[in-house]
Amino acid sequence: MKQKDLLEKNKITMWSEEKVSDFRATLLQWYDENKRDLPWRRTSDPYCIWVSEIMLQQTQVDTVIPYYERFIETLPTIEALANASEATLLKLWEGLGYYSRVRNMKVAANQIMEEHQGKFPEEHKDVLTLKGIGPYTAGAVTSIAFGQPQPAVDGNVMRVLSRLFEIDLDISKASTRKVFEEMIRCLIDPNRPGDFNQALMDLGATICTPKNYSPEKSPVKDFNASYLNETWENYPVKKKKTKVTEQTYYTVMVKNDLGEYLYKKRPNKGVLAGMYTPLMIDREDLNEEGWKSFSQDDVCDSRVSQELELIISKSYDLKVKLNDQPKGILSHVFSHLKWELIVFEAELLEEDTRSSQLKWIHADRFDEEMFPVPTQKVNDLIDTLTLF
DNA sequence: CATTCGTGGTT
DNA sequence: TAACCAAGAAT
Repeated sequence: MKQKDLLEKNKITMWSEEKVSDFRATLLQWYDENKRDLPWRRTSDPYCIWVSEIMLQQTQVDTVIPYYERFIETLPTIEALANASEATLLKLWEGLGYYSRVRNMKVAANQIMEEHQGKFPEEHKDVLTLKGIGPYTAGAVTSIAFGQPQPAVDGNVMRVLSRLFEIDLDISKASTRKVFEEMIRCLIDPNRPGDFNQALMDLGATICTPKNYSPEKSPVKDFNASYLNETWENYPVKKKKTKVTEQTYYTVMVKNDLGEYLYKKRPNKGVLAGMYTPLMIDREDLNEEGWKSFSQDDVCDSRVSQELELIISKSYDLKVKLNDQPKGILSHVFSHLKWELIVFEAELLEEDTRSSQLKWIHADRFDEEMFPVPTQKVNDLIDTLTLF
């Protein structure tokens, strides 16, 4: 009823029962013969399925595998996760990105300990209340681990269905997901819901791809309206993203006479929340007239390093001596912004009252610390140049 | 609903 | 190279 309304409203005609049944059989047979052998497909433990689904959010399978193996080995149970320190969790997640994912998992693990006696909840509505679990992940875990006929609509599924049914809705809009969920409720195989959802995702990841798509190679090409009508190049409909904003920072690696480097903890909200970077001074914060319009060739101007020393003195109560020349310029691209880091090395002359946000770390201990990739890049730059 | 959250890979 | 993409959720 509500189901039909949503599909009707968007002028989507669902297949006949017979065709749906035929589709399920064709798709699942292809899946049985071609599915990838992935670590999280060798278990039915909802905890493991959960971990894998969180890691796989906006992240490629090949990237996830080693992280998944190490995470499950280190923290084999929900209880272990609930009792783990944030430092342990962040080190396990280092390099994966979207670090709120692992912080949210710890919150959710505590929810499960307190509200479900440490056992992963089976009710879909209960799963949805867990921190970090949204419509996709709730559907994925309940269908894969518990065999419930719940839709798990991700980017793959939307792309596949867009092409199969010639859907003109913009898949970048949040409201569109609900339409695809109603379609999946009609299509999903009630006997093998987890496999059905994963089959659609595998199809999207390996054959029904965003680029280099050859619809004639699809096991379900006979069901594909956009293939049969030769309109497949039009799908999916997806609005283009606005381009990233660029920010330039003077990045200062301060070294003390013990050979330690200085790092500053970032605010607990925003980009790289609560993580450590070298001192970073926004280029826009340098006052001198005209400097903002300097080209990158001019960053070596000695007036720059002098003003940086002044800013560091005022902001952190540190007296430092900068090199006149930067060690190098690094670039790091995030999903919605881009950092240009002009990296200077500095020597500590005097440290008065130390801010609690500052931390000295020796290069010999870098592998024990959790650093976001931009910090790793700076470390590598300094490390490399120190060898000579 | 639009934006904000990393990072690595491809084209 | 710049743009796009990858098993999304929180705000």
